[in-house]
Amino acid sequence: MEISERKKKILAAIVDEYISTAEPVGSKTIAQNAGLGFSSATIRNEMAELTAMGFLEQPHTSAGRVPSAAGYRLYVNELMHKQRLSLEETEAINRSMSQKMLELDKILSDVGNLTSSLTNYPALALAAPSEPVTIKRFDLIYVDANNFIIVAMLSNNAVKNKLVHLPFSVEREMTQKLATVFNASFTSLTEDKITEQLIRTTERSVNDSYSLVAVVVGFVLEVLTETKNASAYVAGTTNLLRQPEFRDPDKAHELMSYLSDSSHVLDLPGFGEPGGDNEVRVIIGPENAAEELKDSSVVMASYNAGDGTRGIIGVVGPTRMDYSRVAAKLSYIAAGLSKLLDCGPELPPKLQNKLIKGDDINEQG
Amino acid sequence: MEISERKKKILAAIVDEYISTAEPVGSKTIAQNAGLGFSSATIRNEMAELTAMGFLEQPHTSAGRVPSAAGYRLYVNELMHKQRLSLEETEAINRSMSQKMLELDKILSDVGNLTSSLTNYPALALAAPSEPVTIKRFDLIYVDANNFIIVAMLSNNAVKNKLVHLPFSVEREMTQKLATVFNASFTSLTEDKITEQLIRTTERSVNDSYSLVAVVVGFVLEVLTETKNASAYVAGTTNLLRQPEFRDPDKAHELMSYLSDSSHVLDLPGFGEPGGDNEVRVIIGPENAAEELKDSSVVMASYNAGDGTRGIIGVVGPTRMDYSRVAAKLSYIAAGLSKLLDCGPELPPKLQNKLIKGDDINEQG
DNA sequence: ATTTAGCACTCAGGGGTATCGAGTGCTAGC
DNA sequence: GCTAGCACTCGATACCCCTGAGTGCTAAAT
Repeated sequence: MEISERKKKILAAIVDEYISTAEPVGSKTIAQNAGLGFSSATIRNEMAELTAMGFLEQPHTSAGRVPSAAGYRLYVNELMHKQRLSLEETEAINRSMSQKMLELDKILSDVGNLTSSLTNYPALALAAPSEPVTIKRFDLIYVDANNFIIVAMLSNNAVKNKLVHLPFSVEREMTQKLATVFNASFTSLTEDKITEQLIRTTERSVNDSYSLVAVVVGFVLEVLTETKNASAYVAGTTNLLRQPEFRDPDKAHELMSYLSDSSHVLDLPGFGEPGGDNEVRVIIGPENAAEELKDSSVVMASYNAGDGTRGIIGVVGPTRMDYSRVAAKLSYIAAGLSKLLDCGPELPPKLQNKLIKGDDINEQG
Repeated sequence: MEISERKKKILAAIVDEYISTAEPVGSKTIAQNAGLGFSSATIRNEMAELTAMGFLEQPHTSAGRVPSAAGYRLYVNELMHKQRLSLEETEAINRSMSQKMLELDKILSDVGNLTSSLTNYPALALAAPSEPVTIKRFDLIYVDANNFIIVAMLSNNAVKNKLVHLPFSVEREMTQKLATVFNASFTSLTEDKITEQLIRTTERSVNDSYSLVAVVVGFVLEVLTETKNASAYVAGTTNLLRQPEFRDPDKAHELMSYLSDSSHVLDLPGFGEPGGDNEVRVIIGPENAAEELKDSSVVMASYNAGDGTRGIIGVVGPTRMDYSRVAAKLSYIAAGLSKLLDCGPELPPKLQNKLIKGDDINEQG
C-alpha cells in the first residue's frame, strides 16, 4: 500500500511527540496538539493502518503507539524537518573548535567531548586513514646515557613518542646517527615495506652492536599497526543514564561497557565507506550489526581531512533519539572539523573561525 | 563503654556478611554461619548494644543490622583480617605490570585500568610531584618549513609534545638553535623561575624576529602548570552499575559524572600527605569531603617513585566495599608500581618481574 | 466516500488491604 | 551469663479493585 501524505504527517507528529515525551502517543494527543484538523477518530483509523503497515507498534492493546524501526527510518529519510542551529549554538561550537592544537589525537578527544556535551548523548570520534599511515619525520632525543625518547610524526599529523630505557649506555652521537638514518630510510614507508633486509642494512650502516635499531624498528611497527586500524575515542557515556530507556542499570551497563572499549566502535557499519562529506547517516536499532546496539541508534557524520584521513563523529542513543537536532549538530561539527583539519595547517588560527562559520554547512543532506 | 572481644567478633562477622550479601544481617544468620557458638538470642543482645554504641544501624525496626560508618571504621582499623592474594592474582598483576613503557602518563592509565578490572570498582590513578616538576630535556623537531614539534621530557618522566604550525617559514637551523638555547636556559626551572627577563634575554640571543621563543615558552608554561597540580586518571566507572547500591540511575549518574571529571579526584583528602609507602588508607562514606562521595568509600594506596613523584592508586565503591580484598590488591599494585617507577629506569625489563614478586609486599599496614 | 461521534472493550498502573516472615526485644528458666 | 520462647513490628509481596487512557468498531453526518 502506498503511504498517503496524511499518514506521513500523522507519523511525523507521532515521532516528534514520542521523541520529546518518551511515552506512547495516543490519537487524542495528536488530534489536539498537531493541528492537523482531524478528529481523534480519523487519526485513530490512520494510526491503525500505520500499525498494520509496520511503521508503528503498540506496547499493549490499550496503550498509545510507538514508532517502529521502520517508522523511524521513514521519519529520518523523509519526514524530519531539517533543523537549523541557533546562532548561540554555532558560536559555541566555533569557539570550542578554534583551538590551536593540531595533533590528531587531541583534536579527536576534544571533539568527542564537545559533541557529547552538546548532544547529551555518548559521542564517538573516529579517524581512519584512507591510505596506510606512514612516518613523516623521526627524532631521537638523547636524555642521558641510559635513556632516549623516540618521537615520530605521522602522515596524518598524529605525534607519537616513546621513552626508551637502556640497560647500557649509549652516546649522544649514536642517537643522532640513528635519527639521521631512520629519517633517511624509514620515512614514507608503509608497514609492509619494512623488510628484514632493510633492517639488516640499517643495522650495518650504524654499526649497531646493541640492537638499538631493533628497538626503534619495534616502535615504528607498533605505531604503524596501531594507527593502521584507525583510532577511536568515546566520550560522555554517562549521558546514557539520563535517558529513560536506560533506567535499567543492566541495560545501561551493557551498552556503556560496550562503548567504553573504543575498539568496538570501529566495527560500525559504513565506517570506511566513502560517502560524501558532511553527509549524515543514521543507523536505527536493529539495523545495527552489534547485538549491544539493537535497541540503540547511531547517528554519524563524516569529515574529511585533506591528507586522506577521513573519519566519523557520531553519537549513540536510544532509538527514540532527537534525530534532527543531533543530525544538525553533527553535520555542523563535522564540517568544521573538515575545514580545521583540511586547511588547518595552512591557516593561522585566527582565520579558522571565519571559515568554519560558512553558512552552507548549516544544512545536511 | 569498652567494646568487648566478643562484640568485635560479632561486628566483624556482620560486616563480612553484609559485604558479601548487601542485605541487612540478622542475628540468626550470624549464629548459624559465623560459628561463634552462641545462640541467636545472645547475638541479638550484643547486636542491640553494638547498635546503641553506634557501630550498627537498623534500616527499620524489624530488619537486620547494617554497619554504620563507625562500624566500618572499626572493622577496617582492627577487625578485618588481612587478605593474601592468591598466586594467580599476583602473577596476573605482575604480568600486566611488566610492561616496558616508562612514560608516567601511560603507566598511570594502564595501572588504572588494571586496578579497575581486578577490583571491579572504578579506579583512580594519581601522580603528584612532591617538588615542582621541571623540564629535563627539550627538543624541537623540524618537520617542514611551517611546522615543528616541541618535545619536552619532564623531571617525573612524563613526555609532552606539541605540534606547532607557523604562518611563515622558518629554517631548520633556527629550530636547532632554539632547542640548544632552551636546553641551556630552561631546563630544571620551576614555573616561577621563568621571568620576563629570561624570556627577553633568550629572544635576543637567538635573534627571534618571529616570536618563536614566545611559542615555546607558552608550551613550557602550559606543561609546567598542567603538571604542577598532578595528573589523574579514572578508569572503569561503569563498574559502579554492578553494585546494588547504584541501581538507582540518578545516584549512579551523579557519582559517575563526578568521577569522570578527573580533576575532582585531586581533591581527595590526604592526597599529598606524606604517609608511608604501601600504606593503605580508607575513607569511609561521610568521612569524605565531597558531597558526591558521602555514600561511598575510597581506598587508596600510595606509591613512591624514586624521583620525588609520589602518587596514589585507589578505588571508589559503596561503603559496603570488600575492604580487605581491595586493600590487598591495591597494596600489591602500589608496591609494584613503586618498584617499577623507582628502580625502573635502572633495570632491564626482565629483572623487574622478579623484584615485584618480593613476598613482603603481600601484606599491608 | 470520508469524517466524526459514540460506545463498548482492554489493560497497565495506582491505591488499598491482607498476609507473610524475617527480625527484634523481652522475659523466664537453665 | 546464656538460651529458649514468645509476642510484636513492619517492610515486602501478593492480590484485588478501580480508574482512565486508549483502542476498534459502528452508525450517523457531511
